[in-house]
Amino acid sequence: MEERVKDILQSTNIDQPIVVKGWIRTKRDSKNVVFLAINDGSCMSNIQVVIDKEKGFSTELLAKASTGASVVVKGQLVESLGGQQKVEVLGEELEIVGEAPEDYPLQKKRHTIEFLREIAHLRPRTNIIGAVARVRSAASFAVHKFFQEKGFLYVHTPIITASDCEGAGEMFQVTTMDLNNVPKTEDGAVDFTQDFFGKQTSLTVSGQLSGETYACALSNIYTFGPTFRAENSNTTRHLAEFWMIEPEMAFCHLEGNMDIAEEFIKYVLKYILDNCAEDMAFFDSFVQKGTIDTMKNVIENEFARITYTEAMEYLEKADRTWEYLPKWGVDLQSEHEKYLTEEIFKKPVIVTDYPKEIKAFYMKLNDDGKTVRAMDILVPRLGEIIGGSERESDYGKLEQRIKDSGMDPKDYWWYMDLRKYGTVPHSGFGLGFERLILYVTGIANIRDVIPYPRSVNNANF
RNA sequence: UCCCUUGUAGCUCAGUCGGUAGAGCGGAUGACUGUUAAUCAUUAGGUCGGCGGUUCAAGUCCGUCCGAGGGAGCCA
Repeated sequence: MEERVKDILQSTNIDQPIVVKGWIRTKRDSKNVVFLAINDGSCMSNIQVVIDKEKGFSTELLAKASTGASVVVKGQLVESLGGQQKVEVLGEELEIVGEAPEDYPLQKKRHTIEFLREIAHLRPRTNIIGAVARVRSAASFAVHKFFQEKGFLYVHTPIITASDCEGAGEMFQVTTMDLNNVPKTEDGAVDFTQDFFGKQTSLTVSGQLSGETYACALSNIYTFGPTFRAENSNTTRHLAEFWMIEPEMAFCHLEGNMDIAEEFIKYVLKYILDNCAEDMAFFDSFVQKGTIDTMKNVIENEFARITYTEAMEYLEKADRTWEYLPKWGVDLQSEHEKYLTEEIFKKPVIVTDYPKEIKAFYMKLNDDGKTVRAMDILVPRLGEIIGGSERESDYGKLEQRIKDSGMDPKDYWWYMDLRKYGTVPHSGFGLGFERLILYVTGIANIRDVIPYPRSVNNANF
């Protein structure tokens, strides 16, 4: 019988034959026995393999069984004589599948997260990155489970886009042109008609606009895919390539949007607590003390909901000196978000109805003519984790907002058609998947919650 | 992009007033009651991030470039 370590550790098939396949985490050598801790990634715990030196294992073979080596062990599952595990494997056959020479970079001892980032191809073999991978996978599943259970359709919006002004940030250009010999028009501009698509194209910064078209036909949809921003930002919460979840709901106003967003976050957090208990316990004790309780509090309590104007009142009343003085009409700064989430409310805060000048053109204008139906969800430590809004569903108002933003309504003809034919109030939001993982795990840098981070000046591995 | 910090052995770091380089861990070798990041002993391992300057002498002081970390801005 051959099983994953996770199942073996739970097994009650004592004295039955068993096969373990995995990588050696540590070897403890004694006069008569050798202990191998084997991990296969199925869980954080290792299975202990006991090798009795009397049973004819050669010295050469045991010497090769070093930290990092891959092995197949055939033996018997037995109750452990040691105190720290219930079961262990009494080894009868040991096969070293792949040796790990002495320059194997991962020690038994703890490494800094920065060093692990330099060996991103080996870091999934560590406790912390293995745990991140499992949590990430579980969270992805929970995302789909939540929306599928609610009848949302998963829509694959394009990665390559010709919408040259989605308004969400700097874009990566996609081209097959020879950059050493770029075709030019008569007036010296780049001739994109000779490019692959016959026009200028980029990697998507958001699937929202395409998502809206499907929501305005299928009612409730969501996207979950890679997103690209070419911003020159160097922080612990930004990536050039990240994964974003963007639901879009027809016949849905801002209130319904907030309800779904809050329910969604709680659902995913609960799923992780319920299904990744061992990994979460690790994060709780070694990465950020108290993160499990923090998550439980998020799940059990309602998010605070305030308008931007109310937020400004809190900030203006605050007895403290600001680096950036809060002022109506100016966006919330990091220090403001931290104050609201960490000091005033001590939990996630949904801020709504921002001044139209600091928000995107597609957001629904309020009757006051000054604010839009936007909602950002801010969380302690990280700041914005969700950005969303009710969309402008009035053709004329949308046209005006596009013009006011200095853009040409003609470029958005298909987007405006949604308002021309059978328009409907609709809302949606975007959630940065890696930020959610940061939030749950308590890990400090976003580059450690994605397998191979892409950021300014870094596309290694 | 801006501000601050930082770069010394494979890893984590110490190195005083400028005077010829150190520890712990890891590795190797050996020992050892069934160990739990095992323990004990021995041992190898360095262009002190790169380049330039000051000085009799630079890991140490100055300039510059590169990398890393944190904060800010931009956002998810």
